[in-house]
Formats: sequence, C-alpha cells, structure tokens
Amino acid sequence: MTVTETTDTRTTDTCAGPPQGNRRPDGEDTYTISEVAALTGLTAHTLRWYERIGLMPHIDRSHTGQRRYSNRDLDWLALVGKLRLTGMPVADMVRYAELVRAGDHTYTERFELLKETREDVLARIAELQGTLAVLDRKISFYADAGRALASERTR
Amino acid sequence: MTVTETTDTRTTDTCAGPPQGNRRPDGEDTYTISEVAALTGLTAHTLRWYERIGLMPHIDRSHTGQRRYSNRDLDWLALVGKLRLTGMPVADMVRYAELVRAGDHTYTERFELLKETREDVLARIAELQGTLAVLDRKISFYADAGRALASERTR
DNA sequence: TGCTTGCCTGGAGTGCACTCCAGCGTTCTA
DNA sequence: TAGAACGCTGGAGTGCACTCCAGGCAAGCA
Repeated sequence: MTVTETTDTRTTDTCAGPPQGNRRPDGEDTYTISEVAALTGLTAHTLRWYERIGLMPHIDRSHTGQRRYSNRDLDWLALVGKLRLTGMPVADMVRYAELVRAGDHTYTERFELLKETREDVLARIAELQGTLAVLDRKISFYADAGRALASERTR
Repeated sequence: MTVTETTDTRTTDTCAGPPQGNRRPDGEDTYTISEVAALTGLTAHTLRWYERIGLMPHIDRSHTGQRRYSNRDLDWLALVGKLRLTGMPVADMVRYAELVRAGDHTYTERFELLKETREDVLARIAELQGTLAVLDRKISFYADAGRALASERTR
C-alpha cells in the first residue's frame, strides 16, 4: 500500500486527537473488554453490541475466546465517540465502518460521507449558537426581573 | 406580580428570535392544531403529546373542544424547539414549564436552570468543534490519499 | 477443591420521544 | 344534506440505542 501514514486500510482513519492516556505501546497493546470500557466510558455491553451490529471490526480473541482489543481498536472507538457526539445515527456509522472494511475503492465515498458529516456538524454548531443567543436573552431578562423583585420585596 | 414587561407569569419568557412569519396579529391569534403543526414543523400528534405530558400550558379550546393556539403558545413552542436542539431531555423541559406555571417565586430556580443549560450548550459546542477538527484532519487525509491513489494504484 | 471474578452468548427488556390507531364528533364545501 | 376533511381521546405501537439476564466456561487463589 502506498498511502503514507502509519496506518492500514482497515482503519486508515485513526487520528482522533490526543493519546487519551493509559495506552500501552504498540506491540503489547492488548486490552480486555473491561479495560476498554474503563478507557472509553462505554460499557462492556455496548462494546459487544457495537461489534454485533458491525460498528467494530472483528476483535481479536484470546485462546479462550475472550476479546483482546488493540490500540487501533481504541482509535476507532475514539472516532466513533466523536461521531456519536455529532448525533450521527449508529446506522450511518455502521455504513462508514463497512466502507472502511471494504477497502481502498471506497475512498471517495468515505470522503463524501465525511464532508457531509462536516456540514452537519457546522449546522449543529450554528443551531446551538442560535439557542445560546436565546438563552442569553432570557438569562439577562431573569437577572433584571430578579433585581426588580428583590427591590420590591424590601417593603 | 410586579415584574414589568408586557408578559405574564405563564410565559414571561417569550423571546425566541425572529417572528418566524405567518403569524396573525395579537388579538386575532387563534391557530388550529394543524396550523401550528405547519408553523412549527411538529406533528399534531406531538403537539397533543406535549400538552399531555405538561410541556405545554393548557391550550384554549373552541366551543366544540378543539384546540386554539395563541401567539404566546407559538412563542413557547419556539423556545421548546430551541431547547430541544440542545439535547435537553423533555423531562427537563417539563420541569422548566412547571416552574413557569408555578409563578414568580420560581424566578431564581428558572434562572439557575437556564444558566446550567447555557453551560451545557457551550460544552456541546466545544465538543462539536473538537469533532470538527477530527473531521477536518480526516478529510484532508482522504483528499491526499485520493490524490495518491489516483497517481499510483495500491494493493 | 471449591470459590470468586471476569468473560462469553443469544435473546429479552428498558427508556425516551414520539407515532399511530380506532372510534367517534364537528366543520366546511358543493 | 351529503361527504370529505379535520379534530378529539386513551391507549397501543415504533425505532433507536442501549442494557440486562440466564446459563455457562476459564483462570486465579486459599
């Protein structure tokens, strides 16, 4: 593969921000489900469920069949967490995961999907800023009203 | 009650932004449920449900028992819409509605609630901006990868 | 050796925010 | 005056994103 970066096709998309501590170095990066739960804030239930619905790649297993997560899996979960914050439905994230699994030929599709998501996020931010303006108006109204009531009550 | 302003205790909080068109002037402001549905984008089902759970004040009725919404009700719905955008749970909005109905002595409590909500909104915006940064990184990565793939074919 | 802890599975259950339904009454238009 | 369109109610149903459960295996330790 040629696309530079220290990644592979499966998760060519791991750049979800700061290291978020407690990671083990690559090579000895195996985490149990409860460790990942602690690291991500998700429950073990949710992690298994994500896998079941195809939002996670198939996770490595120990010789006894227990899940062993890698740093790459954590990266993916970090991305999923970010996308979840945008309100993206799980089904759409699954779609994205499928594209990633499908390989290089889905690059442009992924690219489009990311750009759409970006637009959605911008729109959400704008909405929230509108709401903030309303809240600020109300808050200053209540501040004034509070003062009015206070001075009145000093009868 | 003493707080000035051209409002009453029930909805002392109507300042949800621009007039949002199609309003009838105060005094002849009676809308049927389907008009309100069209104006707000909510369904008639949802409007009845909002009333049932206490998120709306009791709506005026025609002599035959049909709902007749007022401009004040539209204002309230506009606020609810804004709060909904922030992800505030309906139960919390109901709580706020109860405070509004309860009268002047809940001013400070409402004030606090609004300030908390404001903080939540700021936090949401910050989260979204973090997500935006991640998306931008990925998008530019995909843009580069796309170029690389175009010039050379990978495995 | 037994006990506790952690993890496994498929499937059922939960909570939220609607959304729809049946069966009926009222209003509007032709 | 008929028929469509609109509205009413209580209660049931839906879709999403988890969340829990029962029953069982495997590893560590006392």
